Amino acid sequence: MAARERVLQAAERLFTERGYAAVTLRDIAEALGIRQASLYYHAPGGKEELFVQVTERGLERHRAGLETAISQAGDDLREQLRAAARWLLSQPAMNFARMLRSDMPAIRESEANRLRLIAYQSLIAPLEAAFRPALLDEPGRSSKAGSLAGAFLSIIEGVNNLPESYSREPKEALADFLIDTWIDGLRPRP
Amino acid sequence: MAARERVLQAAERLFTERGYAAVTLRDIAEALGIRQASLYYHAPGGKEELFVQVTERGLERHRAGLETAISQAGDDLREQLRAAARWLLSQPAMNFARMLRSDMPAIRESEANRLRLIAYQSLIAPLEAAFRPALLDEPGRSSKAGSLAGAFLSIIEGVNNLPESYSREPKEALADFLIDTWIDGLRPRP
DNA sequence: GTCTATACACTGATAGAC
DNA sequence: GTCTATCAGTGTATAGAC
Repeated sequence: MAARERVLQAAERLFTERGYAAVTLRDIAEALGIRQASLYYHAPGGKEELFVQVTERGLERHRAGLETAISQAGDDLREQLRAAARWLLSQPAMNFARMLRSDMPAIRESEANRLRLIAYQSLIAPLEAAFRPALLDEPGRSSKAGSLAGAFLSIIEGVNNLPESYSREPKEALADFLIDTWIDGLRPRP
Repeated sequence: MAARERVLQAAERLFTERGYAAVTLRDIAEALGIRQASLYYHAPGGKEELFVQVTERGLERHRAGLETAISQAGDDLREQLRAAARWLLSQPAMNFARMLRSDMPAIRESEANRLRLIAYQSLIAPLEAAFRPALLDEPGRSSKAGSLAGAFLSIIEGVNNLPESYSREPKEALADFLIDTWIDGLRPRP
């Protein structure tokens, strides 16, 4: 089963880097040093099956990683967000927005809907649960927690997308700075 | 010149929706009710020229829109960000991250570098200038203003990417909420 | 598990008529 | 400005040998 694992890893790397449409089966095969037709041994369903499997795996890994990071960070929201950011930055950026807008419409609708649900449960839900206690006094806090979770994800994904050359500082420091300004506020406190 | 304008608009809509790789010249032609070969009258350079032209146009439009919105909003950062958000939400989401990571690598490097520069000047620079005064006391405030600008863009683009069905509230209200929590801070003030 | 060979649709692009 | 016709190249996918 080591061969199958290699295939999935190569496919995941390319799909997350360039997106569904921009990756060909020949690209994946070439990265593995095998022929394109050989991929059908591991994924009889072809390109779409490969993409769905790899995406589902990646999302599940994110769910586990985020839940562990948050639960081990204690009760403080700032520490929870830092831990979540560190997890996200340790992984190749999933480009959630591209996934939803460009990749999903290119595959069968039933599979797209399944993946959309898993994406919510894996990326949004764990963060939403972390934000909710901070909004105790707010009305409609549940939907607001979801919005904050989405915004947090957008920010960290943006940081993760930056080229290595962008800053001499590590990405983690940038993420921490953004988390701090978000929790403490940009406006100087009186 | 009306025909050329129609071509560019159709191409822009499709490219921003699906990305470079997922759009074919036949898709664009079909949207216009003409044949694929006819596109070469308007863009002799083919698909790449079409993409570069519409992307450049779109970025320039964003620069003008953002600069106008921010300068007309007065001196208050909150109002400036709200105005910038309203402008961004009035336009189809450019999916900046996908553009950089998936689309740019697919075209000639010289063109990609040109577009990257224009993207910075059009999207980041105007917001960076708005953030800078709010960081007067910070060390290294210039680079931090750039990071805040990038984070702001990620957030608003995330909001703009949401499906219409996501919330009964308009996207503008969600953006305002996120701007408020960002400026005032999530932690309740003492 | 991986290969070769091949089918077949689609893609970007060019030439030339109207 | 748009068309038809056509091409070479590339894309996914299948069949069957090793």
